[in-house]
Amino acid sequence: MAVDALPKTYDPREVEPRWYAEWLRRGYFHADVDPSRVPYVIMLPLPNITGVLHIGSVSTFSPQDVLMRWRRMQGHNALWQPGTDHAGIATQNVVEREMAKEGLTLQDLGREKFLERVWQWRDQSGGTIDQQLKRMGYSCDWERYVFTLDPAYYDAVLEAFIRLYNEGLIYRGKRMVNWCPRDQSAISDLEVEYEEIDSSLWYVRYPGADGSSGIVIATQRPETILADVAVAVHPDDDRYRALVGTEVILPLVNRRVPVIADGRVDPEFGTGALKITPGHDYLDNEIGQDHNLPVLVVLDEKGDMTPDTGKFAGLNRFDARDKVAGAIAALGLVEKVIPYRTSVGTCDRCHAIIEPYISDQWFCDMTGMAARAAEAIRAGRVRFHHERWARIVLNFLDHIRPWTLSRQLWWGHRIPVWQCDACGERVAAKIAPAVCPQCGGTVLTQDPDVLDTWFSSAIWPFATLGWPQETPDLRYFYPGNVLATANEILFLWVARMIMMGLHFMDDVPFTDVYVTPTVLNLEGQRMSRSLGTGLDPLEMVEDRGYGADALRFALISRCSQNQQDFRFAEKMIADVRNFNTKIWNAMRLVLMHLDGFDPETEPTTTALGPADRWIRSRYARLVANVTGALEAFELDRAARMLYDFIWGEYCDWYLELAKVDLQPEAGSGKPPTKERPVNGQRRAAVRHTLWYVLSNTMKLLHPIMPFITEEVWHRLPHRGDSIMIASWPQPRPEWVDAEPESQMDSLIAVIRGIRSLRTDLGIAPATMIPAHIRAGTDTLETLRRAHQHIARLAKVEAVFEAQGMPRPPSSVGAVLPGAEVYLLVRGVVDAERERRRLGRTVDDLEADIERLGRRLDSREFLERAPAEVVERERQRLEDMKARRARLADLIASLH
RNA sequence: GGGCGGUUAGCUCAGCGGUUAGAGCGCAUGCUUCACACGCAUGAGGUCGCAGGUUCAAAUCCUGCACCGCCCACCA
Repeated sequence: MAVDALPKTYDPREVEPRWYAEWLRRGYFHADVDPSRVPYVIMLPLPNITGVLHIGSVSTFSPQDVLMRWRRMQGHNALWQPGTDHAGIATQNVVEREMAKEGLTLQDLGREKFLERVWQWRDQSGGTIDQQLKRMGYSCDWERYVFTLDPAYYDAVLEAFIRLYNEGLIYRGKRMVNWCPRDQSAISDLEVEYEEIDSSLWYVRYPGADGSSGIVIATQRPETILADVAVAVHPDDDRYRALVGTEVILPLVNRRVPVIADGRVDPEFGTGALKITPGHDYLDNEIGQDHNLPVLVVLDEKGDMTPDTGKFAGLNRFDARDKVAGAIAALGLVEKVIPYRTSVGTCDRCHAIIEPYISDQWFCDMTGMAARAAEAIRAGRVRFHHERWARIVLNFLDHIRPWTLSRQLWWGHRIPVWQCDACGERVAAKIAPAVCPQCGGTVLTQDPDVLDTWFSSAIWPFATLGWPQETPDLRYFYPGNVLATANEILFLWVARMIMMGLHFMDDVPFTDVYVTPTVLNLEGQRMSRSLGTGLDPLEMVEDRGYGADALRFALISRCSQNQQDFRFAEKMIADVRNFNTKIWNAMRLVLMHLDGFDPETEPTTTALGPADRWIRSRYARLVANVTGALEAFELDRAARMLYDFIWGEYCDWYLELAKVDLQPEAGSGKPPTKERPVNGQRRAAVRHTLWYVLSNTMKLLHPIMPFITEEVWHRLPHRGDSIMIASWPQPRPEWVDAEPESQMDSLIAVIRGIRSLRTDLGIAPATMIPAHIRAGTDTLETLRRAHQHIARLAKVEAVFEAQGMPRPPSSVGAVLPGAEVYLLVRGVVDAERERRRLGRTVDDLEADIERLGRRLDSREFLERAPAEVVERERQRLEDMKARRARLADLIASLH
């Protein structure tokens, strides 16, 4: 397509899906075992099948794709393992809700029919997130896609369970667990989210059994008074010392319970007297056990009052709270009720308030595995980025508690334990044992529960590679390299993968954990679909037309490791869209000058001008800096450096200067033609530089913005098939050159100085005016050679002169650091106005000279500061004084 | 109660011991300049949360405080 025919704006909606399909078709995402190459492995944090892409996923997945694409270009055998999680509770809830619309319950369908229905649901609606991941450009190896209920994966989960069971680490027990009355299942400690709510604190009097006034307790949960078995006070609490050992009477039930002493009671809280309800509270349960108290239960698995609670039977816990409190108040035993703000545990899936509930569950003892994982982290075998997260994970591991593994659900990996109907013996096995090994009984029943979804996720890094089989994949790709995630699943998932990896594979599953900050909206709220505070990524990418590249870049440029969250808004994506348009138009300009260009021809070094040498030097630094930033997991820095280089250096300056170099005659304003060529070698050098820097900058940018870089790269002359598999730019230390950099600094300063003067004087931007430019010998020579560039960029026709002469007649000037510029104005110079303008510069200068002078007068500074710092400051002071003197001359010449 | 992070221009963020504290957006002014108005040019805008300390030198290091946010913990 002719360059002129290319549109002025870039359309990501056309480009992005086209390239993704092409990459897929060419199999670029697939990784096979290849001992000749070094593997690089990232496990995609597996989305739920119920999931849809949200901004949080984009902000954690995008950095992973950056790392994958970068390492792939560096020649690593890069594997990004994708898949989805069956998401036990979440999925079962979705399908149950759907069934409820048809008036169906779990019991109506039965286990088998229900599971069929979930699979049906998965086939229809599961998987939408996969399409969304593809739309974002993620280079996952889709050929290796794993679902946690795939037969092979299912088998691995059972294998892990059975091994831990046989090692004695998994056990069954009746104890208090976090119970979700809505889901009617146990959940683990980590699945409880604490929320602040407004509640009340009831002060209730328990009369003494001997007719005395008894004791007043404070409680948030009057309904559990029916299950109280004691009142506890602190042993050193003088107020109650006499009551310990006596009995008090529970209101309503009129049961006599003892007053006991226990050090765990806080005398400062409430009345200092704690009612003990071992059936419905963790601390009470502990205290009850230690004092051999009975356990009474008044709430059932649905959170309703049990049948033996008389007139309260069947009430839900919240209604019961009011009714019980009311009934006690009617007896005159409620001393007072005060408003009370408290935190309650809620279910992270359905947000129902959790009940401490006693039931039979399966647990896993994590102490040994946690100690081993902690040791690995302390030894630096797993590094966290930012390292502060290591301490947080270590704190979790150092205080690890048993993991409640069983869930009273149907959707998930069913616990592979069989119990003999005859003798009660339990056997762990993948398939039903024919006979009981204990008594020979032939009727064995499988445990009805399924495993915590996170149990299956914990073995993801090796179960996806064929474990427990010793597959070539497993040998080659394990351990992996990086795990990138939001901080919210560090314990739920990351820590557990480290523990399981060490346990089953005898090695950590990855060496680096990259923790991405949380995305907030501008009000500082967590972005959430349910709260309506979110930003829908697909809407941004497709409907608003910003494209996946823009969203990726916008998020990556803000994922600094310094902070644990950052605020984000649509405008920030639009800004990157503008950057894309800038890149696109830079490409259009370059292409206009690349007719018949052969990228194989190396330019003659001597033909390179200062601008070419400058941009090559800047580019060489960029390669080193971007590569270094990626190595240090400073992706945000890499993004910002690329933005600044492309827009601020390559486009703003190099392209403008190159236009001049590619013109046949200064100021002719026409592109070069065959009839009017520029110097052949110069032209070749400039064209090569234009092409080389743009082409390779696209490579550096490709990991962050894969689509536009591929599109641009393809339109430029090149040899390769795709930028995706092009090699990462080679470092060019020999191009780093301070000389052209300093020359360009002078040139830019002069051009800016002239432009600023022009604006001050209100000279129309297009008007060409005469000017005098003065500088020291070297700088003057540089500027003189750039006279055509200055003419075009500053719109002046300049004469170049040595410094020191008086102000040219009828001119207005400025003294810049290192150069002076004078514009010749028609008519009379407004001396007063000029004095004021120059005076402002002098004032600023005076202040600096004053401050610097004081510093250089200080003996301590001269004696203690490093010599080069002192020397540099001296030089600065001299330069400023010289500049002040020139300004004074200039002002003096005005009259 | 313990821990972590933040507080720099109107907004979002860089800078984390040494020139005059930067960027993008927003704002003002001027430009339909032959890559780009999703643009170009010029400019205004900051006592770097507060109080101490260390240092020749502090936005940057230390201590304390104040807000904002997150995590952990069995205070009824």
